[in-house]
Amino acid sequence: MQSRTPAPRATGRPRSAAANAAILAATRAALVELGWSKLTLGDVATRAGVAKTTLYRRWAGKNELVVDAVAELFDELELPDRGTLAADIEGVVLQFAAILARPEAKSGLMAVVAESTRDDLLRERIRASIVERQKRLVLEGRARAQLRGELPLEPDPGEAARTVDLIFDVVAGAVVHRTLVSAEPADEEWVRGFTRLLLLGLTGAAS
Amino acid sequence: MQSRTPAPRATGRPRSAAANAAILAATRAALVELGWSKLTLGDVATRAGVAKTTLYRRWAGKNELVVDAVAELFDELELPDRGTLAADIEGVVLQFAAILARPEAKSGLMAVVAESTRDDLLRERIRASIVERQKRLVLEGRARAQLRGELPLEPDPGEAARTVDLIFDVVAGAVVHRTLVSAEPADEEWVRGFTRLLLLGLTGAAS
Amino acid sequence: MQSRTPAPRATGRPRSAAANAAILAATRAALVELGWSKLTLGDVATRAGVAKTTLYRRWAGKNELVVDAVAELFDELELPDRGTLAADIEGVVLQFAAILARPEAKSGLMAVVAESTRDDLLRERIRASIVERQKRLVLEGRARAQLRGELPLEPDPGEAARTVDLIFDVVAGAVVHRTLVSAEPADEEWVRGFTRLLLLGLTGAAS
Amino acid sequence: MQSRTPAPRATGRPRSAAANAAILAATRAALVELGWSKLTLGDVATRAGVAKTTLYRRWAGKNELVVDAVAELFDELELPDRGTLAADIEGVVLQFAAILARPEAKSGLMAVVAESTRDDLLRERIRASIVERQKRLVLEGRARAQLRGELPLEPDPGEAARTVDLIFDVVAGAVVHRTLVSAEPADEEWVRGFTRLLLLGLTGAAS
DNA sequence: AGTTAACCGAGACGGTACGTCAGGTCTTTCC
DNA sequence: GGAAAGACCTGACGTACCGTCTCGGTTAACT
Repeated sequence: MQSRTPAPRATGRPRSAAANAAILAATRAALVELGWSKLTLGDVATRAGVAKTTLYRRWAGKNELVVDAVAELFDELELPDRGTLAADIEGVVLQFAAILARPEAKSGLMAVVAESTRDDLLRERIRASIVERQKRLVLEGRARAQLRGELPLEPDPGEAARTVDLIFDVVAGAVVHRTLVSAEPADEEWVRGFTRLLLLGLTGAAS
Repeated sequence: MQSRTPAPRATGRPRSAAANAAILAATRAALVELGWSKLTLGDVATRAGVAKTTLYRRWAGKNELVVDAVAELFDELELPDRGTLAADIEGVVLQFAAILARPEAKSGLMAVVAESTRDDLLRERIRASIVERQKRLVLEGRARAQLRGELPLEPDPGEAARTVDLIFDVVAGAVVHRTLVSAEPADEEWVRGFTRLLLLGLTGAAS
Repeated sequence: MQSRTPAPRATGRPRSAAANAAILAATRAALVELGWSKLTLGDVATRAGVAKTTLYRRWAGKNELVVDAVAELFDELELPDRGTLAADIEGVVLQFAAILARPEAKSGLMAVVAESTRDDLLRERIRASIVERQKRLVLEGRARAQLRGELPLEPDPGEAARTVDLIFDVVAGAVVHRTLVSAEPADEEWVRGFTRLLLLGLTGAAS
Repeated sequence: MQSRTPAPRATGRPRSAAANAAILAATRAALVELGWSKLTLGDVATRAGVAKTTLYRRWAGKNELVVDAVAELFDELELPDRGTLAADIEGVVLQFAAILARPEAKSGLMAVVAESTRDDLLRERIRASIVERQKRLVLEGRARAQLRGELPLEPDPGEAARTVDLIFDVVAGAVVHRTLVSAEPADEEWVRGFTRLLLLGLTGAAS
């Protein structure tokens, strides 16, 4: 997950494994307290009980570090079988909203996305470690709904991929916009309304 | 639109009106060339042919300045009558996508949203000068569709307002996410697919 | 005493006479509170109840203003007849020391002298309004001592002038150095010792 | 000689020794070219090939820096045995006058003295590194004169110290006043006249 | 009694320097 | 050879004053 992974050496003192986790945790703690723009690498190093040099040896800069620190947050998303597609969607959207409500996610995620508009490597890093990584949820949910007969099978694989992408953008985008731009909570009522809209859009039949 | 608007005086040298426009234009130019994080107020001042102090006399900081500079971009959104609701939506979404594709919008918008997660005044400023300001498009489109009979009248005003907010979050969120996070172009094909989903979700009937 | 005295006009509003005094008094007050380096012309203008422009219309800058403000302090030096040359010297030296002990003199005098090392006009202004102006004390004291027969008449006028200059430099220099550089008080005991030295140097006979 | 001397550490990169000398030399060069009031720490840093932060790490500000830079100038004063007290005095006074004629001394010395009237630490720094440091010359000269029998032994040590202080104030004060305030050269003729006055004052007998 | 020219206050303006802070790099000693 | 420590260079920060300017408005002397 680090940005700088030189060929493993046989000689010299090995890198402390504990340091990596400490640095990422310290980064999240600093995001909570200070937000992205006031977070400094020197401060993160101090919190992690590590020298600044160690930090630079493992990450190229603030952006890469924050992407890794934030990406871990989304790995806790799960999609247990809640019986119906509507319940599955509502469940995962609420989970996603809960993560986005946490200050370390809020503050960090949008900032690195902003930075990524001018940095191709950073954009790719975000796509790989956040976006593509979480599309599994859409795939899993769709497969399960198809098994239940709630969604038809899509014979064209290209069209299927496009639909996954569209759904992902709609879901993630709506929640992010609601939470961060409109600055209103994505609470149960809102999630119900959104799910109804989405489901209707997907199936053409009222939930 | 400035952040610092003391009670208008009768005395003293009046503020240069030309300076405001020059500064906002310079800000957008700097966003294009440098992006948000490398944009410096000193550089903006130089580009605008203005002293740094003049800039600080009118805006509290980088964030407020960028909000004003970016907000102007969205004022060019229009909603001409394209005959059907589907066409109206496709048209405005494409327009919105076109603006978001411009580097000064990309780079600036997400950054100030990120900052706004830790700054209530900034969040309010964004809401007032961007979000609420552009909800006019949703209102106008809905009214027109109702006249055409494409959408039913909504008797409950609270529910109507909630629907407007939901639609705005879904539309804006999806386009932003597609463009900036997924980093794929919101081209005609994608917009068609998205509009179909949205319209179906709103009406329950295929477009 | 102002630095800018344009040719007097016949028409137009005349300059406020009260303003000059108010400005010089405000300058001294600011010197007491802030010292030379933290004194700002804007602050002096405010204290004097005057616009900054008014101040710049009359003085070229901080240095010229301070010279004028400080010069007035030394005009209160007097040389009453105390009966003997020794008493006259002791008296005036104590008076001089008392003025130099005041913070507005301390802080301002050395600063303008320092500035005058790089500004010929300023040096000339200091000479004219402070140095030459106070040499009257030496001249008066010598004349009185010669009348009393305590000092011989000096037939050579060039030599007489050189002696006046020398005495002035020795007296003023010693008191200034004692007060400001050595930072010890020029109290009665010190003044007695200094006067003994000076008088012996002038006459070759113990006082 | 620096103002900030934290307890020496064992760890971390040590401070560059070369930088100190380069900074003080650059300070003197800037004093010559610009004078005290136009000297900026940024410029000094540039001249010394050093970052501004390095400079601030070692000195508290402009005043402390200039005191150190100027103090070094006076260390070149010497008192070789010239045979008689009169010759010794003339020699050292001429040397002192020569240093004071140099622009870096002129411009800097008076300015820091002026500042010291409002800053106790700065005054103490000046006393320690300039005044007390150079009193050695008076002590040495007196001791030598007493050996030669030109001056009587002073049995009372308190009185002896007072006399040293007085002589120092008279000599330094007179030369400084002649050079900077009266703005006349302290040339050989003036020094002869001054020495005659001083010697006569000390011994009561013509030189 | 009007005219008129210079004054006055207020405060914005283009600048320059300030002293601080963060980003990254380099140099030292220790492990 | 990694790691902690901290000095280093770079460059931007936001502030304070500088001295100038542009306003609206005032004031006294000269018509």
